[in-house]
Amino acid sequence: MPHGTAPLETGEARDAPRDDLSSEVTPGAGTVAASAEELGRPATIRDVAALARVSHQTVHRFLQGYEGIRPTTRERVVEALAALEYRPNLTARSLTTGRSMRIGALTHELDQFGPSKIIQGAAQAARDAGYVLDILSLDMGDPEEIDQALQTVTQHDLAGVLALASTDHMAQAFGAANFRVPAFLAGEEDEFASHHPSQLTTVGFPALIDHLAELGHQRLLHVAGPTAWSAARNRARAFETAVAAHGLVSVGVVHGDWTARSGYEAISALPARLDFTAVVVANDQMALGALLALRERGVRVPEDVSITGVDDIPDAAYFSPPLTTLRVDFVAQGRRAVEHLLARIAQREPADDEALISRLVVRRSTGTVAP
Amino acid sequence: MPHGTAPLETGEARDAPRDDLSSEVTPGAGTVAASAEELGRPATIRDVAALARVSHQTVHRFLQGYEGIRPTTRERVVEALAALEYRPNLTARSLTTGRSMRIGALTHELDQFGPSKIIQGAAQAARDAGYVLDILSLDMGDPEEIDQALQTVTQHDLAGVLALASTDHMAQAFGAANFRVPAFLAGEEDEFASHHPSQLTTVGFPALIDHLAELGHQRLLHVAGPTAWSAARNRARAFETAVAAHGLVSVGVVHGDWTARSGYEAISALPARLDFTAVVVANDQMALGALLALRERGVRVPEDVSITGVDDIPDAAYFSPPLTTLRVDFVAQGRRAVEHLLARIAQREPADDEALISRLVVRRSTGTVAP
DNA sequence: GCGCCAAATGTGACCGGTCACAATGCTCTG
DNA sequence: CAGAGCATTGTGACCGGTCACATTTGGCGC
Repeated sequence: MPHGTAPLETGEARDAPRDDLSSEVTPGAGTVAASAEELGRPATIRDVAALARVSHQTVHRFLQGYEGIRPTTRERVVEALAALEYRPNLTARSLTTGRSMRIGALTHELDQFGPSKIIQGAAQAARDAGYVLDILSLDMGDPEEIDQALQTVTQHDLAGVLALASTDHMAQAFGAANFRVPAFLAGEEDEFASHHPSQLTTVGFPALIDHLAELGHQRLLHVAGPTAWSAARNRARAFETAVAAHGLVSVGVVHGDWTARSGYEAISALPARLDFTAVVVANDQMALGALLALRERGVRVPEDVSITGVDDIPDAAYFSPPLTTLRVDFVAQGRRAVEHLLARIAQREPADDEALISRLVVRRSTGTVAP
Repeated sequence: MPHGTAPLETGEARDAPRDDLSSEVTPGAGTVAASAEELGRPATIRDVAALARVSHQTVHRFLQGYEGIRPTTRERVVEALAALEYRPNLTARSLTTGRSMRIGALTHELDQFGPSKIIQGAAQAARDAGYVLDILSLDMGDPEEIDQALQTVTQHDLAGVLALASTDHMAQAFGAANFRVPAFLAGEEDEFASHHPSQLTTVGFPALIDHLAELGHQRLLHVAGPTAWSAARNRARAFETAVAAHGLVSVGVVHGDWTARSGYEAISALPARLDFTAVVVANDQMALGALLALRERGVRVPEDVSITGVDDIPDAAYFSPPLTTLRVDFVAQGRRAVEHLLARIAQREPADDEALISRLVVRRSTGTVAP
């Protein structure tokens, strides 16, 4: 208790000298705590008010950044706040305002690279804005669980709700729910429905197909993600479009479920005679499986067949061979989702989206077509 | 408004017939809402009480599962709850009890497989217990950010705090913080300090080294994780111990940072002449990098050198060649952490830990030593 | 020195559960 | 049938901010 208490004690002596005697009769009672330890519990604005000899409302005003407080008063409040180590109680604040500093995040497949990166970006952006992310990890497929999770959400009065990683299941459950608070569906949206093609579609895939065309490839296979994911549909469409634009040939589209296993199986299931020279896989993990399947078939990459991924997961640079792929900025996606949600919460227009760059990363899994 | 309102209206007529006239004079005032729509806002326990013609306390008791409520009373409450679609307001509850149904989770490196899986398990266990996980993703290394995050945590009065993924930085920040609520440090603890060896140490590594010994390997290299991670230290120690127990030789320990890149660089940096026949890598991603580095040196796996990982990430089965590794159940780790924390919150002993199985998964990256 | 007005500050209720305590009602004994 | 005694239900305050409104204070012109 250094300088902080000094002005108080002199102040007390000045303002209320008549009470000094009676306060000596009942030493503790009526005494205001002058330090956090003395209080033994978190300080409230009333504790602070008592110490600063102002009303709780004045303390409140100070905390709200209200300017019209006399400098002398302000000083006492500042000192009291510091002396009592005041921390606002967000729960109490939420109760009256009906809003909290928490954002609910519905997610699933958290172990997937994309979703976990999106969460990372979202958590970061939320924290920067003073919010916390409440994670609700769902097992899509169990409708009861979804229902239960949505109930939980409504009880926790959140500032807003975010759905990360967008499958149709999620979109559907999300659309059906009435959150009573702002909500935002993140991840790659369905470009077909929204007419908002991403850079991945407008820049990434064209660059990728361009790259393959320059290497002499003409017949391409696409290994797509599960159709329930809008991201998978976007990528498949982007592939088809880019191929058509270059006058190349798509020999077909086979579907996986994003896992390396499914990529492996997709390639293994192909007939013995391959009628393509390059495989465009919708994500890096499936590409990994495809690499192994090709190797086991005795197909050399890139000498016989070139292969490409999407995402550019950190491991992709160390596949055998290192994978040519399209980089996707998932962290930015998560961040952007939170920004949109915050804008909706504040009822303002969202800041202009930073363009989600999608860059072609050329490595050794692509090469010229054997003559 | 089907059968739900009927008993009420007859009841009103019976109990308070004298009020009927006056209530016709002021139609709306004093009328109790009989349905959620009529209310226009979330129903409170007092709304329910009014509709059920009981005190708010009786409703409260019912919600708490109190048995001593007369069946007739109980029935009215049940109906009122349903008619008004009552949802408890957890914020208000938190304010009085000082506890919430939310668990703070401090984490970092969310993009790593282990941490993200642990989060997944924790989120799942939390939800099953009716809790929500508040994620605070930290960038260790920025002490100010850690400090700020801890402040955030204390303002959000949480039921407990969990630290997931344990580096020394995290453990230190965690230990220094005064959360005023139960806290639990999850992930692999420092076995050296705690004397609680995990199955990974007692079963996993011995089995792994056993496997290599049977294949004829005698000289082993260890690629460890960053020393700031207790998991890395545990694994390195487990390696040394198991090697010594088998009378094999450890030719050295090199350190990476869990990434494939670091595994690649660790192997690339070795002198031209390799004096080992097997590499035990502390996680699968570094093993991936090591695989590529060996291939580029012209070393065949497993013919010339065997290689093993730890974690058994889904991709490991599709490396070239598929990786022999130790499976680690991260989801269970996260779940267990939450269970321990919940036990601490409830001030009871934690349920017996389900043993975290650690199983050797033999694939094609290990083979007999060339004669 | 007075009065007026805006600036500065204070008062009390409220958000929606929860708690401690009070007040009924009912059953059963003598 | 009184009254003890438990079972059932009700009352009012409280948690810690926030809000609407009331009150006091200071500065200024006359």
